[in-house]
Amino acid sequence: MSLPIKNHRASGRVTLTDVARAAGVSPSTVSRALRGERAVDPALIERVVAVSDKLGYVPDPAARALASQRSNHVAILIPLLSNALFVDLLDAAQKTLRAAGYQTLMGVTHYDSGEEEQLLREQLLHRPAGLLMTGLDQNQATQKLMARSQVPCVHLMDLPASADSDTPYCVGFRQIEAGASLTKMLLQQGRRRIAFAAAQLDPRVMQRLYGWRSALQEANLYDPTTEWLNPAASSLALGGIMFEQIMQQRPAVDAIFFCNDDLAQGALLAALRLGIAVPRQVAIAGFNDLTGSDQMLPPLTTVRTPRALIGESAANMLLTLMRGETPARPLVDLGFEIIQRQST
Amino acid sequence: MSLPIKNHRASGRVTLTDVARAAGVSPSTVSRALRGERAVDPALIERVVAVSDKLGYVPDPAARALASQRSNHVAILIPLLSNALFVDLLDAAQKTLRAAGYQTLMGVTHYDSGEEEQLLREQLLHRPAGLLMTGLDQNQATQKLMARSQVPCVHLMDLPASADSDTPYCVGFRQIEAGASLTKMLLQQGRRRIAFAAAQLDPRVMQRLYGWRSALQEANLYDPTTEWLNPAASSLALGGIMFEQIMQQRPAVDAIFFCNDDLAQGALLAALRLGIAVPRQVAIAGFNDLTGSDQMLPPLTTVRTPRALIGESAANMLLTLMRGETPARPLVDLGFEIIQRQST
DNA sequence: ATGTTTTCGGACAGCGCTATCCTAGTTCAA
DNA sequence: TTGAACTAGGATAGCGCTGTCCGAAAACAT
Repeated sequence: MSLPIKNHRASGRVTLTDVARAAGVSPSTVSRALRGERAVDPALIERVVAVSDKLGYVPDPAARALASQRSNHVAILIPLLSNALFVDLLDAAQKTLRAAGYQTLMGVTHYDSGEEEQLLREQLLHRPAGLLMTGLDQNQATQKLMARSQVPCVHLMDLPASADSDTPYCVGFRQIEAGASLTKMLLQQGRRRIAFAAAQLDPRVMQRLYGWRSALQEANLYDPTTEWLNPAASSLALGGIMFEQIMQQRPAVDAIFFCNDDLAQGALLAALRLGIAVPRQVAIAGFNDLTGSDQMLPPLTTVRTPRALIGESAANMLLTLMRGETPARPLVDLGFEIIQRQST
Repeated sequence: MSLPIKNHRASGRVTLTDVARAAGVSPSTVSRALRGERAVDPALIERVVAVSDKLGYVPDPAARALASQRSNHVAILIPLLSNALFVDLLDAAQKTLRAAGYQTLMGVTHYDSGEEEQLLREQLLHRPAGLLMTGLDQNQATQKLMARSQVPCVHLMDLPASADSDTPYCVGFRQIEAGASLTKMLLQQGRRRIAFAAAQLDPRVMQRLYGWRSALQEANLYDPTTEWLNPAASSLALGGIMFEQIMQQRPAVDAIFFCNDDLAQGALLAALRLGIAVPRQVAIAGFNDLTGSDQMLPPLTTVRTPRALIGESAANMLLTLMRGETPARPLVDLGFEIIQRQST
């Protein structure tokens, strides 16, 4: 019954052509006026914008992606959603990118380089305008994919040891320095037998370990038997268990540096349960300054890491790259801050 | 110098046409064979699949979206990324949807219905294949957008009070029952002056409040002055502050029901600091069974909510809807479980 | 006054698919 | 046997944009 009327498209969408017709110009002109591409007569721009606003025109991302070979997606790959650290990163990046008109496509790698590769492959199909990757430890295939795709990329959290000619873009801080720095502070406070306890041994955790090692070696106090490395996922419960183990097997330890606050929080609670005095008998320090650390009993000494700032800065650097510009510096070190509380 | 050779596209992408040519069939046939649309000779399907695998053909999502008016995106709107509850929901949904070949597009509403509307508007531009919304409290404009878009949608966490003819699809549990249930348990344990403390007063928190109220009213023990409602964001620190306030202003209170575990955890830590005996002087209960609650001192009594399961089930229901099928029931009640620990 | 460059708008051909229509071949009932 | 009803493949026309090419007019140089 209903004859298909030419102007009445099935989608009901207002198209660029509709705007062009209504404004009395060609589609090309509308496209250029709206995107600010090439020079267009200011009067025309004004007219086109007015008409497009009146009609409620919104460009179709799929059509745009198909024609230009570039979407308004930005892919972000993070290891886990169960670690607040990465969620903070994601949240900040997402907020910044959205404000600039980009859609965030999240991928969770579960610390599996194969899954990371697969995820990247899938995301690349959407021809993302940019890429945000956690860390610098991508496998060969993933690196090749990134290189071939030509999609601008910024790495989060880690900084390479040395900056050579083709350093990737990175926003983060020096984990190794943070590890060393916290250890030195413990040494300064008179602690001599400082254990290191870690779970979820990702590259960043290992860097902190190296920092701890070097600080102790420098002080001639390094004891390899006080490294407690557990590949399991980090959690409060595990922190408690590790704490109990350490106190049992190395009662002489006078400080423990936990690689993450959740472990340290678990340790503090275990200490409370076991009646072990913190910091009198043993000092406890964590890493990342997660929520709750300041509420602990005693409040937890930790390293505050600028993760929201990292997410935001990385997003901004990516925006710069996506505009085709070159960031001032490829490496941005956002530093860290030792938060001294009563657990040490 | 380099003449554009016909077969050598700029994008370097293997297209459906390439596969068609190599398999000696028309593009239509390849499209149908690969998607299982309509009847295609099994022998042909096999040949097409073989060729497409050999060439490494992967369909272009943008082209697909443009031609079919449907993308492989699923939009999910959650209030916050800073509450582990929603992150768990997101994680589970995302995992399930990805396994089925869908990309998850996340949006964070910050409990702002205007922002929710704006986000939905943006997501709808991508012609998502499905929609996952937290709660049932969308504003008028948002509801209209959803209805007009015709995109299948499943709501998370909440269930409507009554199921009428056009009930939306929902996966969750009855918050009001959970609130009442926990309160009744406290009553059974002999508590008589049970306060309710809440922050971030979203619709679900209010439901728990109503549950608490009705249980106390039923027992003739309802005292409106023991409702402590704080619109600020939920956090451990706030829980501690609220606990201190309550104990100061209503020392006779013998139990506190916190609307969320982070508040309750903060309260437990504050009790430890203040030397208030839990549960002897006052019982403390939380909600959601977040990480750490079992590690507290004493371990926290709480209501375990099946959030990962909700995310997964909702995603599966959405997959059903996106296949054009009708789910067995529009409302899925996944229940809750009271976890009794030593804080009560 | 003439040639040369620049500016800015339009025409047009895709991007890589899907959906619709069409047709030749086949099956089946009467 | 004949025509109707179905089957399975191909041809074709977009989906809604962008990028490239083109040319008229304007600006500039000589």
